[in-house]
Amino acid sequence: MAIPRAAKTLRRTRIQEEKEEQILEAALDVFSVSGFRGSTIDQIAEVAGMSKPNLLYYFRTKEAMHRALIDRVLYNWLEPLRAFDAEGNPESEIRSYIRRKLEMARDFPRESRLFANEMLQGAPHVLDMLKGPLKELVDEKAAVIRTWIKSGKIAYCDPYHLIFSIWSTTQHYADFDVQVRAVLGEEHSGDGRFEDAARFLEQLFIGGLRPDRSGS
Amino acid sequence: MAIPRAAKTLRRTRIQEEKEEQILEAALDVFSVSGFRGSTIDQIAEVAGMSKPNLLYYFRTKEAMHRALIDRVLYNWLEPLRAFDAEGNPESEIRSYIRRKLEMARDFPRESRLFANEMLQGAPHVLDMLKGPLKELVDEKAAVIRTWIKSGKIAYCDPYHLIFSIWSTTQHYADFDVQVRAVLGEEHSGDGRFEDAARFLEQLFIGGLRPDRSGS
DNA sequence: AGATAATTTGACCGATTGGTAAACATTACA
DNA sequence: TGTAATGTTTACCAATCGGTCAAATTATCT
Repeated sequence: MAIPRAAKTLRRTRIQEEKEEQILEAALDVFSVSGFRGSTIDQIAEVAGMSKPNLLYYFRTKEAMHRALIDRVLYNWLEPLRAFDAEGNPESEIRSYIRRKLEMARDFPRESRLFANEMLQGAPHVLDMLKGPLKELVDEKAAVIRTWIKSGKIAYCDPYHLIFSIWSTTQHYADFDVQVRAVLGEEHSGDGRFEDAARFLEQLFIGGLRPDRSGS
Repeated sequence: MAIPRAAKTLRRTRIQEEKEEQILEAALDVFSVSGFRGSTIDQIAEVAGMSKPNLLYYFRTKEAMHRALIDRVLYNWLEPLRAFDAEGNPESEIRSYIRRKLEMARDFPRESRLFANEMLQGAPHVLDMLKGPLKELVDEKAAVIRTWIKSGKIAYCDPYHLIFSIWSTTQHYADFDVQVRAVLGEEHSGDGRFEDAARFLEQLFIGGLRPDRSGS
């Protein structure tokens, strides 16, 4: 007789680790494209190469699968912002934050789209995290930016909207990838577009935040 | 006997106009949140306040409803970019383009999310439009921006990524509204945040594109 | 090897899905 | 006002949905 699923977390088998990994990988494929409501367990089972009841042996419900996936993805997703350092000089900090976020958009586009899907639906599964830990982290980094402003290292600006604009411009290359490719055409759709984007965004943000003669 | 639906477009009744309007309004509500796959005809019927077979009297399939909705929304959605004028001076053109796009994010957030959902899913219903009319329009405006660069009115930059960054920063306030509200907190979630965003984005883009001493 | 625990699957369930058929109700127009 | 076209609803369909169950299979450990 199989162990009740509640006890599974006590001792994890090799097979459990592998299969749960395999399932979440497939779930990321599916959820990131169709969102929670639009995805089906059968789709995920097919991508994972296992039967539907087998998925449900490891995750009791579709909700549980989605929650596990979000949990695993979220921590890494905020890593670049956490690395945002008060000690470094503003220009290089902003530059490397843009770089890091662009690298994530390039290397983990499914994670970005999973998150975007969740936002579009009103964040039903992560609203508490947005209002809690995320807000606290952003508040902290906004305070750092404000010290840079007060010491005259960068132009006066709203630090929250600065962070929003770095998020949106970088994630755009993951979430709207299909549009970017269509507009740039086949010839400019290679990985080179990320280097072009990085150059442009660095110029935009460094120039736009230059302390002297900035703003209207 | 009811007229076959193919003939309906020949002469449109008052009731047809009203009901189709009513249905597309409800469809926008539902599709913009859950995407195509995640939305059901029953949901739309409930929002529209009519029975499911009644919806299907006006639109034969869920696909037809979605297509009609996209068609109606797309033209207006590109209006701000179309208004982008080569004659005006760069600073005021960019300024007013940002303004217009932000106003659309504020006044038509569902339209923005409908479009975002479509992009996340790989644009299955609008890919041809992206590669055709949209690309042509963007190519045209990119050429305008390039003349500004060559005449030294704005700094050298990639015009495509400039357009992408205006799209992403402005649409962010519609698509990620729930995140913006959560991070800013209840006190700053009023309509004032759009004015703050406008001020910040104008400063960012005007400063970032200033011709002298720009770039790294 | 044998026993026991862990894993996998086929068959199945009730609910929901997109969509249909036909009866019924309403409107527009002569 | 009559009647034909238009509009609406009830009842229903096959397919798919999330999820269960028991039987069959495989891994683990002594």
